[in-house]
Amino acid sequence: MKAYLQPRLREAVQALGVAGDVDILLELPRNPEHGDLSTNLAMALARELKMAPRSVAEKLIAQLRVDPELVPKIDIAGPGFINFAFSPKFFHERLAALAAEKPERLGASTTGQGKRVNVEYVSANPTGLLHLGHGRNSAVGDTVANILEWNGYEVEREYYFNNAGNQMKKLTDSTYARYHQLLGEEDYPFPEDGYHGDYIKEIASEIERSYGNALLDHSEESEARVRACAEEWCFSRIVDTMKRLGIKHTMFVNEQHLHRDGFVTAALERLRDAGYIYEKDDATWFAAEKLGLDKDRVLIKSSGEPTYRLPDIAYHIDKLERGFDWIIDVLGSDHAATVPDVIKACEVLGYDVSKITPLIHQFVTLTDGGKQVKMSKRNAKVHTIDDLIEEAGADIVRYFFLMRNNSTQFEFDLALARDQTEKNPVLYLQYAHARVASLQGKAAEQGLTIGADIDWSQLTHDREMTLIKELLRFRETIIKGSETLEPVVICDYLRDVASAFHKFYHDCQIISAEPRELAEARLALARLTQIVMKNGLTILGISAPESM
RNA sequence: GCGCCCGUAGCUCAGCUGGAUAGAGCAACAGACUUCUAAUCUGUCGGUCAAAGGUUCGAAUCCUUUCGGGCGUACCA
Repeated sequence: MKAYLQPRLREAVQALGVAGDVDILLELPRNPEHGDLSTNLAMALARELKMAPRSVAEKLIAQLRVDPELVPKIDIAGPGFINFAFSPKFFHERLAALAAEKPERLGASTTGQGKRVNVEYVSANPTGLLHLGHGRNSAVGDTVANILEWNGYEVEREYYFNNAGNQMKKLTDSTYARYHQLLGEEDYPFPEDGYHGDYIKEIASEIERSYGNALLDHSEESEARVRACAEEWCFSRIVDTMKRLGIKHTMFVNEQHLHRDGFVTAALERLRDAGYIYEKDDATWFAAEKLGLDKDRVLIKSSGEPTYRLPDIAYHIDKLERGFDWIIDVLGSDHAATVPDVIKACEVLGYDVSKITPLIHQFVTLTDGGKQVKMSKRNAKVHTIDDLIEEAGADIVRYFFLMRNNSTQFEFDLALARDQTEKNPVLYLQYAHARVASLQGKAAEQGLTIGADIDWSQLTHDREMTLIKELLRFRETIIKGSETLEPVVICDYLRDVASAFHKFYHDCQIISAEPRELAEARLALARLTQIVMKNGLTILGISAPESM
C-alpha cells in the first residue's frame, strides 16, 4: 500500500511547488473507520505553505493521480489527516504478485543491493562461557545480520575477541592456580581477581590429563601452553553455544593478529603524527579532550601494555580499510563508553565515520516468576546461555532476547520461558505455521490442492481481508527492520500475522468451503501465511515446526 | 558530581519526524470444541502516561527542574 501511494504523493507534493525533499509518513490508522492508510502530510506542510492543514489536504488530493478502482476513497478527517481506503481489487492484485514470488525469498527487499555491511556481534573474550549478557548481543547481532541479508546487503558477520590483554593473563593465572591445586598443592594461592567459575577446574583437569605435571615449571613454553589450552577450551564452548542458538559468523578477528601484524603500532603512530598523542606519568595518552570528549585516555600503560582502547581503534581502522559501506557494532550498554573515543580517533585520521553505527542494547535481568535471580560473580553463579537453552529450548531463548526494543532493559522471565503452554509467545507463532502444515495434509487427503490459477477475488470475508493486509506488510516490515535495526519489529509483525491467521482459521472453513474456488483460494491464503511465518521465523533464527 | 538508557493498566512491554477516543500480551472474570490441532477464538475488567513547570492550535512524545531505577564514568575488557 505504501509502495503504491508514496511516489504518487511525492508527485503531488512537487506539483504544489514545495521545494526540497519531504518525508512522507504513511501509517496504519488505529481505527479501521479511518481507512487503510493515513498520512499527516497536509499538517506537516501547512506551516511551510502558510495554509490551513485542511486546505492543503484538498489541494494535495486534487493533484494526486491514483486509480479510483484501486483507491476508491480518499477522505480528509480530523485536523487534516488524509485517509485512504483501498479496494478489494487492489489487495487481490497485490496478493497475486506476492504469491508469485519464490517462496524461499518471499518478502525479501533490494534496498541494500550492492552494499557491503559488516556486523560485529558476540565478540565475547574466550575467558569463560557465554552468559546472559552475551545472549542478547548474540541474538540481536545475528538477527540484524539476517535482516540486512533479506534486504539485499552483502553481510560480513564478524566476531572480534581480545586474546592478548589482561583478561587472558587472568585466565592463565587462574588456570595455573587450579592446576597446582589439582596436583596436590592445595594451598597454592588463587589470584585475587581471577575467574572463580568451576569451569577453570575442568580446564585444569584437562591439562592434567594431557600433560600430567609437565607444565608446572612455569617456563615460558609451559605458560603459553596452559594459556592456549584455556583459550581453546573456552572458545570451543562458546562456538558450541552459538551453534545451538543458531548464531553464525563468517569472520573471526583477534587482538593478537592486530599486534602481530603491526596494526596496533601503526594506529598509534598515525595518531601521534596527527598530534593527538602525548606522554605523561610513563604512560601514553590519547588527547581526547582536545577533540571535545570528556577526558583524555591512556592507550599504553606505564607497564608498556596497551589498554583495550588502542587495539579497538586499530580494529576499527582495519574495518574501515576493508571498504565496507556500513559498519555496525553491536554492543552492550556497559561497552558504550568506549565508542566515542574510537570513533573520534578514526575521524581525526580522515576516515568517514558516518559509516559506523554503534548498536547499543541495554542489559537483561533474569527473573523467575517475578523474583529476580541474583547473579554473583564471586561464586560464579552466573546463568549461562547453555543453562537457559536447557531449561527453555533454543527457540524460546532466542525469541526472548529479541522481543523487546534494544534500548529497553527488560526481564527475561525464566518461568515464562519454561512454560510450554499457550502463554508462551513463541509457541503462538510456531503454532500458526504448524497449523497450516496440518491443514495442507488434510486438504490433500480430500483431494484439495492449490492449483496454478487462484481466484483471489473469492476472498472477501473480513478475516480474510485483515490477513491479506498483514501479509502485504511483510516486505515493508523487513525494510523497516533494516532502518531501525530492531529485531522486535519482526517479532511484533509475526505476532500480528499469526493473530490474523488464527482468527481467519477460526471463522472461515477452508477445506469444505463452497464453491471449490473459494476453498482453493483460502488454502492458498493459508499457504502464503505459512511462507511468511516461515521466512519471518527464519530471519529471527527460530525454527518453524510442521507439527506441534 | 557528570554522561547514556529508562520510569505508560496488577505484571511484562508497544506507542513510529508531537496529532484523531492512550495499545498488546499475561493475570482476573465470563463464554465457544460430535466439524480443518481449543498450543485457538469471543467478551468484560483495568491507566490523573513518575511529579511539576514550559513550548504549541494540539504533548505519553519536544525543553527545563525534581524524584526513582539501570549502566558507565579505570594505567579492567
